[in-house]
Amino acid sequence: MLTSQRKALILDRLRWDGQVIAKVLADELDLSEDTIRRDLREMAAEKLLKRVHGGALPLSPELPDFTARQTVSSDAKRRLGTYAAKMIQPGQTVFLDGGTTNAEIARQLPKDLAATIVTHSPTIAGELEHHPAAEVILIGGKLYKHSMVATGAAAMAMIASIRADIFFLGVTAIHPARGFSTGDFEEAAIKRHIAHCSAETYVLATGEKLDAASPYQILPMKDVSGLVVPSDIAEESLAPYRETELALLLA
Amino acid sequence: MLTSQRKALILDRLRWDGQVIAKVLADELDLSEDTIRRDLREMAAEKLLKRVHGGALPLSPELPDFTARQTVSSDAKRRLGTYAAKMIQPGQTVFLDGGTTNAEIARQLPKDLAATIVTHSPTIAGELEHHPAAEVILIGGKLYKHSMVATGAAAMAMIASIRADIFFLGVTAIHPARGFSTGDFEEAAIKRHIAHCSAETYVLATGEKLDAASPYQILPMKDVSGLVVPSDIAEESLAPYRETELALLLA
DNA sequence: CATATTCGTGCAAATTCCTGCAGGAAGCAG
DNA sequence: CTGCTTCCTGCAGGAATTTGCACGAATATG
Repeated sequence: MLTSQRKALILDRLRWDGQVIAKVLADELDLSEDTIRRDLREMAAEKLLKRVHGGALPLSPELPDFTARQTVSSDAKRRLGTYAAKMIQPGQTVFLDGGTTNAEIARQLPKDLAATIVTHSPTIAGELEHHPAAEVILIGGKLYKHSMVATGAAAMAMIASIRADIFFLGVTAIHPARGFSTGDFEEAAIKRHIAHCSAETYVLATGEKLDAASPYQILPMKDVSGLVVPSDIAEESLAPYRETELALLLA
Repeated sequence: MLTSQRKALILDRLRWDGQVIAKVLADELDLSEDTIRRDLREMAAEKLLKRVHGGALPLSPELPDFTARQTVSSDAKRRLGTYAAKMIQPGQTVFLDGGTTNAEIARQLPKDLAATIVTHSPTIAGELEHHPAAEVILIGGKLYKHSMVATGAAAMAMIASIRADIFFLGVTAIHPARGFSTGDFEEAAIKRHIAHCSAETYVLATGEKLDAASPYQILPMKDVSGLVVPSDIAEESLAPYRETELALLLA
């Protein structure tokens, strides 16, 4: 194992577990504690972590609960969310994909809107706790931790039994030629499946997602009904999309 | 547990509960009281808290606001959660019912525990986001807002395909003669269904739930394997339960 | 005032840390 | 290929930190 691999692993571990213990890691990687300690010392000097007796901690320890909860959404995302929420008519069935942008839709939803919201994200379902008028259908399955959505055969089957009027698809990248894409194969498959089970598909995207491509295509441009982008986006970056069939909506 | 983590935990606890008791903390973290006392002394020297006989208090007694208060678990609930988390063995499949007490189990689960956690509560699924070793299966269905759990035929069907080793059942009331009960018919039905699909069923209960009854029975006393209650509960209130078959576990 | 906790200090054992050093692998020039 | 340098790693041993325990003092409680 290379030093830099080890250091990357340490950072990863810090991010997920919130701690690294020298002895444990040495044991696990079958290295002497000294080596680990050396790594930790160096990384502390590079301000990548905080060295403490026995191991190391992340620099900005994400305090449990309260700091994590108050996720601040950018102004652009909130505007996208508000716009999308207004697209939803009473009585409609809406499928909300996972992701922070779609969470913003849930948050901006009028409290008295009587619509059916389907989602495979427990996070988004949680946002809808205090929307008494909304009927929420939760899609079950094996939870894919990275993006916190239910996946797998069970999820696919449950999705197949639902036909939504609108699907708000979350993507990581949009490219005029390569369509809508994301970083995980399984995730791409399930998103595609949802789109096929829905009458219309819309994508909300902040500027930095445009003209980028991720490894796995979800859908080509033509399979998406509309793209919602912040209104303050540069006109020239939109030009390639004006030539496609999809509707460009400015929020 | 690293020293600085302990200190962070103490600060956190102070902020949310408004107090820290040396003995309780020592018990909970499985450390000597001396160690805790030392921490408190050092932190008092750093002006991070106010040392008092028996424990410590925050420097500026800012009372926690209401919304915060609700997410705070009482000391008793946290102890119940910790106890239950320790009952779970690596490799087991555990079904976690909804409710704040069961959320505490999820929160207290060791980050590196490789177990399968099944739940029909999006809230609890959310708590497990940063438990990389745990496999989380989310049960889908129509979301019942009052208690935030998936219900209905879809949920029932998905549950039927799973056989858990342990089911931690959440209830609103426990009565020696009338068994375990809750306030909603549909909820009672689904909880009963889960219990029947699990090898063992355990209930975690704080004192105020004992000797109370809600309209809809979930299970009679004899169908539950064990009842976990806080250890500081009055012995006479436990007497009626000692005569039943279920195991009484003191957390 | 009597009793039970809780506190603080000194101390010993265990753990963790750091420094210096040596062996081995990789790269490179001659 | 040889010799040199550089980097990484493990190890020894002395320093520093942490932890639990014992015992007498201080503090709460009734």
